[in-house]
Formats: sequence, structure tokens, C-alpha cells
Amino acid sequence: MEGQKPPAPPLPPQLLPPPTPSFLFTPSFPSSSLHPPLDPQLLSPDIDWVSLLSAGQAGFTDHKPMMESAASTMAEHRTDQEERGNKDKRKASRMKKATQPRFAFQTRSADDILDDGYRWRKYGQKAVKNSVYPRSYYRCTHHTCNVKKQVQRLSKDTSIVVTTYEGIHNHPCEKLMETLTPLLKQMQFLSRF
DNA sequence: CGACTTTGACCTGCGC
DNA sequence: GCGCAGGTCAAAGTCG
Repeated sequence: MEGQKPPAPPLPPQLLPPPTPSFLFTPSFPSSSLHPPLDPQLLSPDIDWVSLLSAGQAGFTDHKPMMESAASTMAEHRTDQEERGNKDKRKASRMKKATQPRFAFQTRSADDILDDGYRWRKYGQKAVKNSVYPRSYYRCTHHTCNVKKQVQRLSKDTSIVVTTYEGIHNHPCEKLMETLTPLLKQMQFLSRF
């Protein structure tokens, strides 16, 4: 076992990731394929959105616009489902102790793994109750980075994959830097005139 | 051979 | 205390 991990050091603001993953650099996932998590048609009971998102309220400041509204919408969605509510509460309370910022989003794709520019190592897979598809657990492979993500496909709409990020990368995105470096060099060159 | 995936076992937290 | 469910570990297997 790994035991308790030391708290992540404060992050320099310039390394904070964008509010959404860097789809701009993933041709297989154009931004148009993103699904806003507010679509009632896509609110699957498979996904405990409230528990997924509630943990982010503690330290979630920079990335909350999309996901906070999603969480509140999901909370409303749940109020008429008291039977499930108790279970959700149990799960939500379990997530309370998590202090890492979280955000989740849906993508429509045949692939479970979306290329967000970072490298991930799968460390677990678990069958989830009320879901046909298992949930996969990934960690960022960067040695100093403690970011995790969970990936789960909806059984209600199998074309939709829900990805939940936990934590913030403390290193630049490799693909982002690859893409930006020549642009920056060009800008530096042009700025001399 | 290193990086990564698979998968069963184990740990933890919670409700009953 | 027990059972359930989610999350993680780590050994073994796979791949390039």
C-alpha cells in the first residue's frame, strides 16, 4: 500500500490546466464532441454526479463554472428520487474527505480514453453498481504529479464516456508544449521587428 | 527491458 | 459487527 500521500505543494498559477482538458490538441476529440453535463437526457443514474463533484467544493476555484452548475442541477434531479438519495448521501459523504479539486465532463466517443495531452497509467478497474460498464482508474505518469482520473461509460447511452479528474497537474502538458513551442518561437522572432 | 495493462485481493468508510 | 461498494495495491502478463 502507498499509505497517506503528502499534501501536494502549492502550484504555480502558470501551470494550472485550462478549465477543460486540452481538446484543442486532440484531433480525435474536437471540442464540438463535448457534452455539457446539464443535458437532462444524459443524466444517467449510473453516474453519481453529486458525489463526483461535491469534493471539488473545498478547493475548487479555478475550474468550477461548468461543474458546479452541473452539480446543482444533478442535486435537483435527485430530490424526487429519495430511494436512491440515501445511497447517494452515503457516497457523497465518503467523498467529503477528498480535498483535491475535481471536475467531471462527458464526451461522446467510441474510445474510453481521450487524449488530453497528458500520459496516464491505469492502476485499477472496478465494476460499478447499476452500471454495465466498469470504471477505470488512471494516474498521471509524471513522477511529481498526483493527478488521477476515473473513466466510465454510461450504460444508458453507450456512446458517452464520463471522465472525472481529481487534482491539478503540477507540470506542463506535453502535447501542449509541443504545440506551443514552435508558435512561441515564431512569435519571439516576429516581435523583434 | 521498460512502460503499461490486467485483475484478484485487500483496505476503508458507511449504513443497517 | 457485518456486509456492501468504491478505491487502491501489486504481481503477473503484454507490448513495442
